[in-house]
Amino acid sequence: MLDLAILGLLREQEMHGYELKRRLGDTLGLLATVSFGSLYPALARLEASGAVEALAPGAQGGSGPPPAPRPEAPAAPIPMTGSLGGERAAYRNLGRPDASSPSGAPTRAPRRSREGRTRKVYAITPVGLALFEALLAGGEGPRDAEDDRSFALRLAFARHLSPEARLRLLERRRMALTLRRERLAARSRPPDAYWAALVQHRAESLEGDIAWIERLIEAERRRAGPAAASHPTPLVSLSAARPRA
Amino acid sequence: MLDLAILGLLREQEMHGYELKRRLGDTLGLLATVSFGSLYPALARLEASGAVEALAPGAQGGSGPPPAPRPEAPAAPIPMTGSLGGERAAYRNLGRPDASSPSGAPTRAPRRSREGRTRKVYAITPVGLALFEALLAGGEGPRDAEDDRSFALRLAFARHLSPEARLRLLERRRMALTLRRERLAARSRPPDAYWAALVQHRAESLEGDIAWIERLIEAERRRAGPAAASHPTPLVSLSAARPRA
DNA sequence: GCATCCATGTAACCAGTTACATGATTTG
DNA sequence: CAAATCATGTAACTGGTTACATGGATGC
Repeated sequence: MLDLAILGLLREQEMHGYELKRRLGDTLGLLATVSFGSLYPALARLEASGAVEALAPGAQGGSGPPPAPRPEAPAAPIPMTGSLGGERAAYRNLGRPDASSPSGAPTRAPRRSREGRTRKVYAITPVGLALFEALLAGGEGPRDAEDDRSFALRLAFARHLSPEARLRLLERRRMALTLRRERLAARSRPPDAYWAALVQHRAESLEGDIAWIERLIEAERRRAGPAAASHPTPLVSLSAARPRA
Repeated sequence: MLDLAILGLLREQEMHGYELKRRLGDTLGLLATVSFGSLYPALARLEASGAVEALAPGAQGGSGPPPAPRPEAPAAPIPMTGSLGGERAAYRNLGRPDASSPSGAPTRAPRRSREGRTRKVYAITPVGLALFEALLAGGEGPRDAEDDRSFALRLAFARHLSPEARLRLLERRRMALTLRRERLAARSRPPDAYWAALVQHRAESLEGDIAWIERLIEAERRRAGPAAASHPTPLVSLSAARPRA
């Protein structure tokens, strides 16, 4: 989950951990409460697995147009000596003087003049890009359809999915929600007014969610092919997502 | 969280773990997915801390009125030898016709005859009742207001709260939600249609949640004291909303 | 030169998960 | 008696949390 979010954000824009956290809570409403204690280890993990790399200071892209993730993983500018700690110390000391232009960034971004602090600016690598795709598409487990946050995160990055995968995601979500509705309906009556209010409100927002999902599915079908939307599509891909009894 | 739910259910009705899980998913919509792997350890923990006790077979209350938790927590019927595995084997062998009879009535043993398996029927103790109250009222941490499940669980058991604590719970929840709304509004515009749809839908259901909470608060105030509900009470007036004011 | 924000990180913990192991009881 | 279901439990792991430690940069 967190990995997916990190990769998704880094995919758009290279940045350092601190800002990553800000964006996580800010642009993404979910994961609003993610803490440094989980973010930094996650980044370290991703870096260790090669999905992400720490950039040399000065090579930063700034807040310009979508940077179109680089086709190649630029080799680390620091020669690999085998001593990781030493390497990190080395590149930490880089980037003293004001390097490149701010390119007219009115954003709240850290000033260019003294931007070279001790921060580590991360960028996604091709490996990370592949991992991102895999994580994004790979939520096929029964749990992923059930988990609201997992779905929301995937939808937020849905533009990176193929139309089929996108539709599959929505369909699977709808199935999970309708199943939840059934279970809600089959429930014995609540013991008091508070409980009842809770159950009823949950039922109502569930209806809202389902209606919303169905609008999305409809829109998606129209987009995919107007012919496909006219009749109840068989959707071969959906058969894979059938409820495992 | 799980402890609170267990105690809340056991408070109404003594039952064994397996059924507890069923109820957790069934009557309580939240915690629907709780697994045995967390339920049984939780029960064991609660039993070890004296919040819950395993009943002697035949002493079961059935589906009658609230069972009025028994005053004493009986000691473990199996002598502690230091060999855990041995103990476990020992009490697993109980319930057989020729089992070595421990002194006094075995409090935990499989039931015989019709519905009797090897189940352990649990009941809440006075200690557990106190723990329940504490857990229910004690969600004062900033995180508890933020967490949806925590709030929902507390509301489900809200009838066991004092009117003041109940109102406080609702107010705190409203504060958390309005704060969430503010953050949502201050967010930069989403990069594509999917993300936008997600954010908008979240905003809408958030509005619904807030409106709902405010209806609950209003109802609660009316219940507490009609005089307090007539004018727009300031936030401070949680105490002013009490019946007498 | 000291407080404060920015920034990274570690350690201990916590609440839950899946997968597995075991056994009792019922039923075909 | 074999299979299914009921029932309890353990072990290893996951994905986060809080609290803490460190240190550079900035502002007053």
